[in-house]
Amino acid sequence: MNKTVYIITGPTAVGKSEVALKLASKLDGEIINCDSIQLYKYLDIGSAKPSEEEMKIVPHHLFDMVDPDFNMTVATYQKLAFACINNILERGKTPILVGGTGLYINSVLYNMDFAAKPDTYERREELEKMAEERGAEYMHAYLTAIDEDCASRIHPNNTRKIIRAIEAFEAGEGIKPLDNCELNENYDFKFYALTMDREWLYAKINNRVLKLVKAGLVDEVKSLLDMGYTSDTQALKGIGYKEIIEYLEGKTDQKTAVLNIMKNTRHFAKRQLTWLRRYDNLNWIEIQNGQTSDEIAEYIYEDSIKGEN
RNA sequence: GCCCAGAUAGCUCAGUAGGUAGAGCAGGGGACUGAAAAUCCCCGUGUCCUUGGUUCAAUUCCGAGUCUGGGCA
Repeated sequence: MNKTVYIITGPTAVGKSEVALKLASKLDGEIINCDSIQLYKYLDIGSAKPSEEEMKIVPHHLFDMVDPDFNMTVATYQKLAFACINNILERGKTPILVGGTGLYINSVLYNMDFAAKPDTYERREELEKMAEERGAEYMHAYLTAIDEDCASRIHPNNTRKIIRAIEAFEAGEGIKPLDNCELNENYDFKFYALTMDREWLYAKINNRVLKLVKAGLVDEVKSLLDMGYTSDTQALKGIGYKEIIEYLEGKTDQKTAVLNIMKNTRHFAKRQLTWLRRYDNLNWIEIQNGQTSDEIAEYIYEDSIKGEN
């Protein structure tokens, strides 16, 4: 059986979805979402989800999977993604994983083991309370006492990660370094990342934020709040949502909220690029000014089949 | 036209009792095994507006000029 799996990634707003759609048409492929926010229902505009029309062109999977208050994890994503990939391959089609959530991509590309039992949120709350009362240094010292090796890899200020490490230690094995993972050899990956000149990318980001606002982002957030979701809801901590909530709560004006979305999106794109630089098996595609998504898809198609008969 | 206050990093500003300067933001780089659109770390040379003067030494003090605010006419 053919085991080819395409992965199309890159920073937010670079144009992944469009290219993937074109590529899917050429390959008789099906698109699998690899974006942590697009997994959620009702978060359509702010997450820049493909439109209903686009989803009709080729099959789209793992969009609108869970309610906004669902506690999504990489482990859950990994399970969903493997099931989806296998199903597509069994039907003789080509899976195309599309998205910018680096850790999620990693969970498919590499053998990440999530077999250990998940921690409980009660314990997490306890640890968070402990961190608040005793401070970051104490938490790091505590982790050092129980799992020195792991503690040495986490910055003392990164309380969130320290708490996770304590949870993981208590659940069994503790957390292992990412770079220990072996490539997942169940599939033949064609791994591509789109990128472009930083200035253009940032201009594109700013532009897209404006478009999202015009498309009704504020109303989307309002309706989510009307449904009973709050700023504590995990999905609503995503970029574009948290800033609009601040505005709706009167903490900022709309203009500031929009500028904050732009800024946070730029920061995010930068972090995505940093993450992706870790992969030496990644094919970077530097998009040139004026290049169309068709051309890029064509390039990926040609590049990926060359050397094969 | 007159009076007052500014002019220092991409932006907003601090500072130097005269010995060529530093914060926040923006920007750049990095880390990452169950929240990842999360969380965390590191990175600051710039005609200190121009030009005279005083001085061993001026971004700093004094004078003049230019520009920008505010006030008075």
